[in-house]
Amino acid sequence: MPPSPPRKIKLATWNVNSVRARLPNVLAWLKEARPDVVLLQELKCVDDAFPRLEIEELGYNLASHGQKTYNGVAILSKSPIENAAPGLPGDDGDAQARYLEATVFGRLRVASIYLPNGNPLGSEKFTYKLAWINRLYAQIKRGLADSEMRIYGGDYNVIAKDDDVYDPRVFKDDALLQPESRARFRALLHLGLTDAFRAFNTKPHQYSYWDYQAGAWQKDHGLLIDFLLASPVAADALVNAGIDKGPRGQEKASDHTPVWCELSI
DNA sequence: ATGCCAGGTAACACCTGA
Repeated sequence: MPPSPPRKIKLATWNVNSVRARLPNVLAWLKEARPDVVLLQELKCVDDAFPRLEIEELGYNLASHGQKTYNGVAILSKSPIENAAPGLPGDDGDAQARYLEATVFGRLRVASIYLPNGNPLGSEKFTYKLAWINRLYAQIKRGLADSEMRIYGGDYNVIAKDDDVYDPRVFKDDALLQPESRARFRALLHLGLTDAFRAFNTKPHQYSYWDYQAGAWQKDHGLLIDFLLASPVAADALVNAGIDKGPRGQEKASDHTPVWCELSI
């Protein structure tokens, strides 16, 4: 079969903080922004409880890797979804649903990632975070070996640079800003990944998350912690990227807002 | 030093989040 002609697709990542609580917001944004592929995080429900009919009605196929109460990741696509694979190798005994990858549009391999928060410092949660990034590193390294077009998108829970937070001093003792977290995030990039948003937007202090508390949204006290990381072939296909702040200003908003990119694949 | 706000669960308090 001859290869199909190139087409432009829009891909986004969005931590929705409960897909059931956020369903009206998600449906409204899908209708307005019309992304072709969406990586969701923090579903906070099992697969059987995912509101799939409402999303399928908008023309999306769905693959989900859910969990009761916490975590949970999904991939929506206007194309068929092939070879969905939940979990990271080395997940043995780890019940936390934080990783799902699949092929969309017959030629783009995408992963929806919900990296552990890791707070507080000194706890098992921080150790788990670092170990989890190490497993992600191994997975990406294997993936990049075959020159496929790949996007690793999601909530990375790392403040990579001081310019990616309204005041780095506030996060001095936070797991998101620790040198160990940052070094591991940089190591992912050093495998050869391109930050899609930063390929088109170099201005400092652009955010994807604003806390619900203390008027953070109104004061623009945000963090940039959601990323679309592109393999070399996918980076070559990028035509644009941005952050859609609209959903964060809506009623009953998630504390994260979508980060998107367009690719000519 | 702590809570602020929000969601889920289970029970009307507590855990998690970042």
